[in-house]
Amino acid sequence: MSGRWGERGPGKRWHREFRGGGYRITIPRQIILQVLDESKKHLSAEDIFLKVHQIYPTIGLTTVYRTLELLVGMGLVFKFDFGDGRARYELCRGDDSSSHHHHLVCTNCGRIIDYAEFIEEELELINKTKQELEKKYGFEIRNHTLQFYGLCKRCKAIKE
Amino acid sequence: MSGRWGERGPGKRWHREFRGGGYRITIPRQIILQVLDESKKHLSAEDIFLKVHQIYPTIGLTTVYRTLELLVGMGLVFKFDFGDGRARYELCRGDDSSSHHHHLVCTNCGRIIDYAEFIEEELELINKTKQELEKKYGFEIRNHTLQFYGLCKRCKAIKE
DNA sequence: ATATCTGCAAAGACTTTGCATGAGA
DNA sequence: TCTCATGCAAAGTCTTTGCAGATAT
Repeated sequence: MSGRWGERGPGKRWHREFRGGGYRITIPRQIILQVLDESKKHLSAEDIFLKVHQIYPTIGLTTVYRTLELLVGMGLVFKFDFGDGRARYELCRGDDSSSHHHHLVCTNCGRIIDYAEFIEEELELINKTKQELEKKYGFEIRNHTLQFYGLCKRCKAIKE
Repeated sequence: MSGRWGERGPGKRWHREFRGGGYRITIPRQIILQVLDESKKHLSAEDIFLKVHQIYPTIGLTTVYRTLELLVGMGLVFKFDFGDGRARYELCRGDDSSSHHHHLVCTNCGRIIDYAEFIEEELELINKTKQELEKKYGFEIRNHTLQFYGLCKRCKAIKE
């Protein structure tokens, strides 16, 4: 892996963010971040737990939850809800439009497609909206989600 | 109340949709729709249950959940998730931009603000995106959500 | 040294399911 | 009449909490 989170470069960047917050850099945390970095997809806590478990079997599910909560709170990880009762997590890879994407959720089978169409235009509108909302409501907006719901190709075909 | 769901007009419109689907028009269902119609806000299942309970005390929470599932499936109700572990429900009031709105969620206290800034522009972009995604992925898109997360005025002040 | 972190087990919160009874068409 | 819907209780899922032992700095 080679992004913001990779092993290479001038030390792991998140180390600084951890230290600044008074958080310790522990093996479970390193492995959880590694798993998030290696997987481009919206993983559930259990998905992450299973992958982490393969690397370091003594790490428990509780630690996964607690670490994710921490990372979400620090703004390093996004938490999504696709309506199936379990949260999904994804590493933030910066604000540039190249990494920006959203989700298309099949309400029938749960399939999720990442998309990034019209991201430039979207970011423009989002930024405008964001500024307006910050001014109007005094909110400090940190992120946003945009999701489309419907039937995927396969489910649509079955229903017809 | 006077909208699409009101008592007035040429009969309750949703009756037709129910009959068409082979669903029965029962007292619990009528009351749940009434409660949704009278409240403009994203209610949790329990919120709805409590209001329904005041009108007709024998209706149970299970029925509320089952009815909401039905209504969401029929596309008459939106289900939202604001990240606090409980789903919220809101009556669909048509696709016109006058009723279209989104949510601003405080990740600290859970406060939710409805907003409708730049809705016209948004719908334009959404429609364009929607068409592109339907063509590209074969999805039949039925709706979308756009949510901003951050700190509300009060929480921002406290944290400073 | 010492405050933070972890794993386990148990608890908690929300939602769904099984089943006999009741009700709409 | 004959399905479909309801209510209760129980079960199911995902997530959080309490606590003693382990760990990072």
